[in-house]
Amino acid sequence: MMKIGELARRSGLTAYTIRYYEQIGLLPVADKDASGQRDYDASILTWIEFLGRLKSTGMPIREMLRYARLRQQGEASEAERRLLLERHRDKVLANVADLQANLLVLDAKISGYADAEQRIETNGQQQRKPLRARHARTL
Amino acid sequence: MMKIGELARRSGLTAYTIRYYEQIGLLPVADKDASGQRDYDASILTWIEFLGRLKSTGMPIREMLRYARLRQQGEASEAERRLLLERHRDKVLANVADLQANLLVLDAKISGYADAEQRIETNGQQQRKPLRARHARTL
DNA sequence: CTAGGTGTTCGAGCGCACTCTAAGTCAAGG
DNA sequence: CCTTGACTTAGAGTGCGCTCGAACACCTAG
Repeated sequence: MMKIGELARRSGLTAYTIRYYEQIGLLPVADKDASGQRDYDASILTWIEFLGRLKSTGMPIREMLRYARLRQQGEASEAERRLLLERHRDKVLANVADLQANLLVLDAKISGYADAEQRIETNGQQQRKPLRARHARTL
Repeated sequence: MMKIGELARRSGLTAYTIRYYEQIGLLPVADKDASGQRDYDASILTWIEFLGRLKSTGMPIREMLRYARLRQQGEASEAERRLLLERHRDKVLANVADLQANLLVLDAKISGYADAEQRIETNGQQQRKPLRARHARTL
């Protein structure tokens, strides 16, 4: 129904990447048409999109692979899949918290530069020593 | 005052990484003692910590390098450094938003698995068709 | 019927950020 | 004096996730 080029366009992956994902087992081995070309059903897009979410939340390919293999084993693996996703979610939550903490520091530093500009704009002659000193220490 | 081993312990980087960072210009060329060994002042820790924040918020080394070089050029580069940090902060903010959106989807999926377990626990015989169907589609 | 476009396989190559090996120097303790 | 351990350099190797090249097959439009 859909060859690799169209799937590439629709999924945002390159054809190279799609073949690579099939090769390592992230995507199921595709059906081939009479002349040996991969032929995809639109439903694969849902799976690719989900893989994209795992990837963009920082899951390494090895772990996506674990998930993909569990999925192929059918319903019996649901509990394990759930566990895998829960653990991943917790890592992502921790990561977000970390990013937010670092953002605070970043903003503080940016404010420091903003203050420095203020001093230059409002004052061509004497520099206010205490602020300068604070800035130098922050650097 | 502090040799590379101690700096490694205190900064969390390995000695390998410290030399590598010096080599590429992320860390200033260290002073050497009489026998040619690197000798660090504790103040380097502040800089390394800041580099760590940039790194853990996803800044590539190339860009940290730009920042490091600007810093070495002194006060004149403050406006540009500020701009660099502001742009980076905006990327991090966007990234956090993205992660949070993906977390919502992840949680929804986890809930789906939890529902499936519920159905199994509370019901050995008949499976509620509509829920199953929804789950299958979600997969 | 032929040119262009899209597909195929296999294996090599790349960019990033380290990480380690080898061979050697040096200072301090037993 | 000699060993131990931390250091030095240059350069090779690693792991991840693609990305591409070469050589060839196939379908479609002009």
